[in-house]
Amino acid sequence: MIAQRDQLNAVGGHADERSVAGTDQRSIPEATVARLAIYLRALVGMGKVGVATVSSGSLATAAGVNSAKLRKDLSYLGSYGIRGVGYDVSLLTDQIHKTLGLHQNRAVALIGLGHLGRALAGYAGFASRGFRISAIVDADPAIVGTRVRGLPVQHVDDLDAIVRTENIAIAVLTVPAGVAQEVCDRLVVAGVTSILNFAPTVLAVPAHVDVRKVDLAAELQILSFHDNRKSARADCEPARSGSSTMAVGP
Amino acid sequence: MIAQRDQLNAVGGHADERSVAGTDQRSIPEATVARLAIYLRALVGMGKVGVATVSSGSLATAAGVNSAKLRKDLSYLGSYGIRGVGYDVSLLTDQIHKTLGLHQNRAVALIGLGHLGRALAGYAGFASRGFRISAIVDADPAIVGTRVRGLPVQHVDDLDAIVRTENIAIAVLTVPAGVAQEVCDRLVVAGVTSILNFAPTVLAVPAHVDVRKVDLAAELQILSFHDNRKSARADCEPARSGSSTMAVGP
DNA sequence: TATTGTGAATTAGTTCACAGCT
DNA sequence: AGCTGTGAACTAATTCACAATA
Repeated sequence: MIAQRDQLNAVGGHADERSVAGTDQRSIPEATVARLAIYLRALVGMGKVGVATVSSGSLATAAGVNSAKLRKDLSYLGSYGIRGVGYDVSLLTDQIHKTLGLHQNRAVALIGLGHLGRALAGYAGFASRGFRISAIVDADPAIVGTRVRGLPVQHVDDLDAIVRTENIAIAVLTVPAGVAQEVCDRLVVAGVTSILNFAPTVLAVPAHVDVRKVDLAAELQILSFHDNRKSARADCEPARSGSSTMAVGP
Repeated sequence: MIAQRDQLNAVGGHADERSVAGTDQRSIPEATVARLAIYLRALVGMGKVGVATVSSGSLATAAGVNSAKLRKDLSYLGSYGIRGVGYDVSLLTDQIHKTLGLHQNRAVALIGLGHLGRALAGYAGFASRGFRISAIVDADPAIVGTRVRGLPVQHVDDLDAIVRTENIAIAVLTVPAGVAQEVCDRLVVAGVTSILNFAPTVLAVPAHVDVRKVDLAAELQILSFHDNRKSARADCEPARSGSSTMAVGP
């Protein structure tokens, strides 16, 4: 039974939460946080289409999880559903938005303007999802000074000043693996505490810095493992007939 | 204590493993599979630099995990270490390589030649990591027929034939969200059972198809959540001094 | 002696199943 | 009647800590 796998992120640190005044955020499990982003996308889509209310069942289907998990996840935010009815799409959207801290419209710096960097620079989803590219940085003198999407490409040597003046919250790293650690160190010194790393390297960072990694090769290898297992399995079984059922939750 | 988080994937199905003749692969936990790819990268790097033997401690540091986890992970592959000494780099590399099914040099199809698709087409890591781009597909008549990296861009309408003749094992989807499900359906009909989805949509697939998703916006939103929590925390605490310790494992 | 391999203990995450509302 | 919210049960993953051993 090899179904669509949900890709959640196991926990790292974050054990020591405290209820903090203002936005109430006591210990939302890491796995739940990762799914909130998915729920948010589904909700925004529904809102655009004019759906006003949604049940845990249909939102769960849209998000590719089962409804018990969805309800448990939402329960960490508080009690925003109406029994017998469902969830108000716009209210729930706002709550998740707030919980993820997206009201802040965080400034993002894009470091490294290779093919991937350019692709990300052109990604329309930044603005619509609560982020704003505020700086683009590279080391190549040939492109420093040119403009990409209205922003001047700045030199990596000026990183410190850029981070401070633009108040960069998140850095997206698309530099070659060989220089990733060095650039990361500069970012950390400049005060960046959240990094999304596309370089195929493990970054060493101080404990207060958060790194997430996107790793194409690793994803393919994980698929390869399961593919391999599937074909090994197929060798011992009668040929599969065409009876395939759509399954999102188990 | 907000440290570098490891990004492992929680399990979906795959509960019903069976020991299969040949490559021995009984029930490796999902979280472990995801890390094997990281260990492999670290090992390959060490091999290139001429390291012959490595202890669980140093490999763990290189991979950004703690050594107990690393040893437990490797123990699922079998017993390839030497007590008091460590692991033979080349032997362990081969074992992980085999476990991940990378000896097969799987054929990958790239579907969608936007900015991201082009960036991925140019990614050198495919070949060196056990994959080979065998087909590039798009729907835009203006680019169908042109060549990218030596490969002709083919039309999405021919997907069925392409998948069969090239024996495509894995499809990498970088098409617009609006058409992702439709293209996915065609892939499934053509017989693809592993999909790496970069489109910001949840794909519905039959149970035997494996989908992994890479989601830029979600990653940023998760970082945003923690960033938000950090700043809320900082409001109630004395300013942090400069004493930052590098922490990879706890 | 140094390091692996692993049962046992712990912690996190998921699912069940039903009480409690609307 | 229908759907949420959630304790309780279960399953997966991590960490501990130490016996085994080259």
